Formats: sequence, structure tokens, C-alpha cells
Amino acid sequence: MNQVEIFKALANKTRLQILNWLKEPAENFPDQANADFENIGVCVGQIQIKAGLSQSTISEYLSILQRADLVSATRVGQWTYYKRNKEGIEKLSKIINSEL
Amino acid sequence: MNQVEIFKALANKTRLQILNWLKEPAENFPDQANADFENIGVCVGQIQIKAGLSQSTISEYLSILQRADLVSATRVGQWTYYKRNKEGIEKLSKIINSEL
DNA sequence: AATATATATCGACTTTTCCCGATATACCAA
DNA sequence: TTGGTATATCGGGAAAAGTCGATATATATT
Repeated sequence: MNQVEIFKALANKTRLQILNWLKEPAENFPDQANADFENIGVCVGQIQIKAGLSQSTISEYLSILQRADLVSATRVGQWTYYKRNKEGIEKLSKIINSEL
Repeated sequence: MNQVEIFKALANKTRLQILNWLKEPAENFPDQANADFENIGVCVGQIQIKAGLSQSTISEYLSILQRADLVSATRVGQWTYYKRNKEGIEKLSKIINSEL
């Protein structure tokens, strides 16, 4: 994934918020709180409700974040759970410290 | 300056390159090398030549970077010199480490 | 004052992004 | 297999960004 695509993914208020919410999923998505919730992530519907945009928009935003390696997805049954991708975010941090 | 504007400023190949060039001005702009060059920065014309886009585009790009606090400008005679803004970049680094 | 040079701003056109509703797909349950 | 729910994809209209050439402004030189 190239650097410009990463920054484009971050250049949107809602997508930044989602990433920020996923940093503390238990606090930000109390409705979905359950056992392996921290491991698996948060499902699209919960994120959509919180963001207040349409389902299609949020689905697309999540895939933009995923293509930028900022989140990862796991399908379980009819749900897709998204969570923060620590590695991708660390890589971004390194880009900023070494190239900017 | 809000976070989205910072990431928008970075969401462009040429602007990322400029920032990267300004990290090592002596290497990247040998034509302008002179005494206080490291302190004052690089003038618009040099950046424009290296980027290969029009003068107006580069002038605008530099002001986008400046509004995002990623570079700072100094006018000296008819030249405007731009340089990396260390503080702004550090602030960005902190945002990534604390909020993403 | 007239001219030259560097940069900034303006107006326009093209491409990309934002965001939606509609529809398709995948999975589940009866 | 029929219907229900979650998510993804598609098509499109509006807004923003990319980029240019033309022009304006600021400064320097003669």
C-alpha cells in the first residue's frame, strides 16, 4: 500500500473517527460488548449507527481503511468485524518519523 | 489546524515529496546551497523545478502545507523560502500515536 | 519611472471524493 | 426453499481537489 493511499484514507473526518473509536472498542461500542470482542472487533452495523451515515458509505469507508492496512476484517457468519490494525498504524508512524 | 486538513495536505504525491525533499534540503536542492540555507529553507522556484508542475500549482501546494503547519515560510526580498516545520510534524506524530 | 523577476491569486476545466439509494450477495433460521 | 438480516457493490449527483494559464502583487534594478 502506498503512502498517498494511507493519507487519503485518513483525510476524512468520519474515517478518522472510526479509527479512533476502534482504539477503545469497549468504551465506544458498549452495545456489542462481549467476550472476544476485543480480539475480533466491531461489526459494521454498530459502526454505522454510531457514525450516522448510510450503510453503504460505512461499508465503503471500512474497506478504504482496510486497503490502507489501518484496520483488518474478520467475517463470522453474517457479520464482518473490523478492528484496528496495529502493524499498519505502526508502519505509518515510522513513515512519519523517517520521511517527513 | 484540524486533523483532517493535515491528512488532506499529505494525501498527495507531490506534496509528500516536497516534505521529504525539505527534510534534506542540501542534498535535494544543491543549486541553491548557500550559508544559511538550512535555516531559511528553499525558495519556491527551486521546488517548482524539481517537482515539474506549474508555478501556480506549487505555490498553492506550499500554502496547503503551510496551513497544515507542516512547513513554514519566510519572505526575503522577492523570494519566499519554505522549510520543514518540526513542531507541526511532531504534533502529527503524537496524534497518530495517541489517537489512531 | 520603467522593467524584470519571484510569488500569489484567479478563473476554468477535469478528475476524484463524498455520500446516497437501490440492488446484489452471503449467511442464517424456520 | 423461503424469507430475514448483514454486508458489499453499483450507479449517480454534488462537492472538493488537481492542475493549468493568465493575471496581480511585491520587490529589485536601472
